[in-house]
Parts: sequence; C-alpha cells; structure tokens
Amino acid sequence: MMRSVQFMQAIRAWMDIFMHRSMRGWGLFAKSTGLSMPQFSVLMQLHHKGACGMSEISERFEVTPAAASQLVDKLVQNGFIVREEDPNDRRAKLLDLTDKGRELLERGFQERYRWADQLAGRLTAEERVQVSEALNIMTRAAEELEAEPAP
Amino acid sequence: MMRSVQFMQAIRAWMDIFMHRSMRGWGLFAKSTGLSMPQFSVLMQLHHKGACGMSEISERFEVTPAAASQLVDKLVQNGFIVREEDPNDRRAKLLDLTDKGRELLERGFQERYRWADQLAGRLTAEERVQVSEALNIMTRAAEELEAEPAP
DNA sequence: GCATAAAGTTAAGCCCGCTTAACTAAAAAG
DNA sequence: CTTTTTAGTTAAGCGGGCTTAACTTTATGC
Repeated sequence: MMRSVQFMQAIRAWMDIFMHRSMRGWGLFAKSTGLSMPQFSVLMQLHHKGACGMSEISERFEVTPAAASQLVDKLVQNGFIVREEDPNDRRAKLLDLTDKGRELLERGFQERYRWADQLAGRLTAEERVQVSEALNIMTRAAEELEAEPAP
Repeated sequence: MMRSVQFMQAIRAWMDIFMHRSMRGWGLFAKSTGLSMPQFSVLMQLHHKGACGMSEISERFEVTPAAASQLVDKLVQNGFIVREEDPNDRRAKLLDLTDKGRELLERGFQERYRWADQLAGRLTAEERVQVSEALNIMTRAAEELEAEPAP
C-alpha cells in the first residue's frame, strides 16, 4: 500500500536517527538508575497505560505470569510500584507507580527532553512553528492508532 | 533555556507516544529473533555508525572491555557480525555487520515502518506533505547535533 | 455445592550480561 | 632496547530474567 513515497522516506529517516538515539538514551539512563531494561519497561508501561494487573504485564511483554510476578516483585521491593489486592477480584492484583517510581521516570524524561531542547535550538522560529504543527498532527494520528486496535 | 513552549509541548507529546511504541516494538522484535537487547543494541550501533573496534563498543555502552568482548563473541558465533584484525593496528579488531546481520536489522525496520505506514494512512495528502517537510527539518537538525559533539 | 477455570506465587534450573582479575600481544615512549 | 601503555581475551563468580512445574486462593459454570 503506497501512501506517499515522500512521506515514507521522511519518516524513515527520522525514525532511524530518533529511535537509535532514544533507545541508547533510555538504556544508559536505566543502567544509571540500577534498573534492568525489563524492570524499566514495566515502569514505562505503567506510566503509559496506568494501573493494571499482573496478567496485563505478562501479556504485553510476552512472558509467563511467573516471570511477570518476579519482575514486579523486585520493583515492589525497591519501592517503585505498589501491588495491592483488586477489590473487585480478590485473586487479582493492582499494580501502580509510587511517587518514587513516578519521580524516577520524570528524571528520565527530562534527560530525553534536553535533547529535544537542543534540537529546538537548531531551528528558526518559523521552523519551530511548522514542526510543532506537524508533530501535533502525528501525535493525534498515533493516539488514534493506539486506541483503535490493530486487526 | 526556554526556546518555545509550543514546540516543547508538541515534541514531548510526540516523544512520549513514539518512544514507548518503538521501545516496545524493538523489544518484542529482539525477543522474537532470540537476541538479547544488549546484543541487538550492538547490531544497531554498527548499523548506525558503521564498522568499529571493540573499544568503541565498550565506551558507547559503558561496559568493561571484557563485557564487550563476550557480547561480540556471541554475535560472531551466530554469524551476525565479523571480527577481523585491524591492518593498521594488529592489537585492534574491526567489527562489522555480516549480510545476515544486515538482513535481520532490515526485517526489524520493516516492522517499524509498517506502523509509520498506518500512521500515514490516517493523514490527508496535505498533512502528509506538511509532516514530511517538518520531519526533514528535524532529521537535518538531529544529524547536525549528532555530528557536532556535545560539550 | 462441586468441579473447573483463572490470577498469582514459589522454587529449581538455565543462560546471559556484567564485573574483577590475571593474562597475551602489539604499539609508543623513553 | 627496554618500559609502559593500549587493545583485547579468558575465567570465575554474581545477580537477573526467563521457563517449567507444582502449588494456593478466589471466581465461575452447571
């Protein structure tokens, strides 16, 4: 399905450089906090999707419930998330970020944003307006894609 | 340093959704290939920066030379990269992707691009033009940032 | 109500990534 | 030419992530 050659070229070039940059950045940040990437990804997941049960973790990361349980356990022990009984289903657990967990992620985002700020510094005022509008368009589209489930 | 509130808001919103998406995507892809994230990151590094020595690996990933050596060893054994003597310095090694390694990364990128294609499908023709131009501006700026070393 | 299914946990065992420490070999410094 | 520095390897040991297998506890189906 060929939408637009120009668009695909542009987004691929951007994705190449941006994905590499952010993967490396998050990796180093996670390491600096003493968290492993899987542990860190669980925090990101909770940040992005909000509180959830163990089963959502094991499904989204494609690991066994046992693995999810152990992973979460370490994060609970370190005070980054809380694990409480679900009042509606006493078998299930509800996981959520603690303030400590949220604060850690915030620091990570700040580091990422510093790069965005450097990027902004290389643009003219007109370019910044143009890019802002385009980013808003893409963010909206991405959110729609996220909401409507893939076939 | 406040460049532009609008710009920063726009890029943060975009980064939030895009980083989460691509981290998760790469993670699942790496898992599907049987590679660990560190192994995969080394391949990405070679793809992005081209051939290099062991020392570059250990520096960029902030691990000891020993760790880099062992990591590379597994990738060599699995045929994703080659490790040859540097003709200019017989102590040093030159690492580079094999065709097999390149082909594996290509498959990963194709999966990522599928998402970009879905995104394109949600935009009007005018929006695609607008977004393409903005992405080109950002890609250029990001490449400049990459080239000029951070202080 | 009783069998069955579902949500998590625990424990054993495996491989992996990482570190330190001890090493080899080649280049640079003096 | 000897000493020192640089590039990388090897081995031992630790902790992490993951799986399977055997559980416990709570909800559901009939």
